[in-house]
Amino acid sequence: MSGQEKPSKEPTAATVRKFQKEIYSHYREHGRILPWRRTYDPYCVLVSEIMLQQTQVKRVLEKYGNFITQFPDFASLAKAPLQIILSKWQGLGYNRRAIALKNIAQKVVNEFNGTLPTSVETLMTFPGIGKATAGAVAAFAYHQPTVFIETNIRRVYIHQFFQDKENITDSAILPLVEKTLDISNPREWYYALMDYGVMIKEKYENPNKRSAHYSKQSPFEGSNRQIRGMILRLLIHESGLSKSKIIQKTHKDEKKIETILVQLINEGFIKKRRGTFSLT
DNA sequence: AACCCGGGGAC
DNA sequence: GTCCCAGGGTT
Repeated sequence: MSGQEKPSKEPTAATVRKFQKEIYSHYREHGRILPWRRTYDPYCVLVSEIMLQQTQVKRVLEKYGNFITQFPDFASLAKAPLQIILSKWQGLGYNRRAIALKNIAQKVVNEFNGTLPTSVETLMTFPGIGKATAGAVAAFAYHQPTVFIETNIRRVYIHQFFQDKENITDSAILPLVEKTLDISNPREWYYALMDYGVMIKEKYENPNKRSAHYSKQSPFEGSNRQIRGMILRLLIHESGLSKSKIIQKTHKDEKKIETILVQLINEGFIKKRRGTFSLT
């Protein structure tokens, strides 16, 4: 049976030390230098983490600096018009994240006196911040020895501790993340771990295919979210477009456009006024 | 658990 | 064409 979800071997203390040593060794040789690793500013760390959700480092690199320059802190982001924020977000995808980020900024300013909370539990009460992002922000900005999993970390542990296993759940991985965590320097440790995960991706068949949570996403071409992207792009560049204008510019089915416009209104992207649509 | 959300680079 | 990226939210 290969539905087993326990590690091949319970790691001994010696195994843990050896594992840590290898991760750090790789990090010293091949660690990535990234702009958001040069700062402890909770705002900058948060922006980077939200941008990095399901988005490759290389693409975030193209947007991060410009975004931080435009909106250097919570206060400036909180009061910025969505149209401006989305225009800076263009190309990153998952545009909801831009709204979430603005809402986070407003909540920090209005309810937390302008300071991002430090605890994982409180961070998770913010829109767009789940376990992974909360754990990462707490570790990177506040040096907290948090325990969390994201795709690079998952890959490392499956590769190292679940050889020949399948259907590996995150709940089976989590205790190993906790046991192997370098509590003296969680920030560097997680940087190193993630960089090691990148190496494994390049060198081996993706171990995450053996994760119980692995799934392929639906095709983008011809999808709803492709049309959403088109509509938002139109409205970023020109506000006050009628439905018929949007249909004409996208060449898409009227029914689909209608459905998506309703979705976008409900999600807080756009509003309808006198028959035309604009960003909120 | 299954599905939705963007866009693009690497292959 | 396929895969998948420092995930989160809703149903």
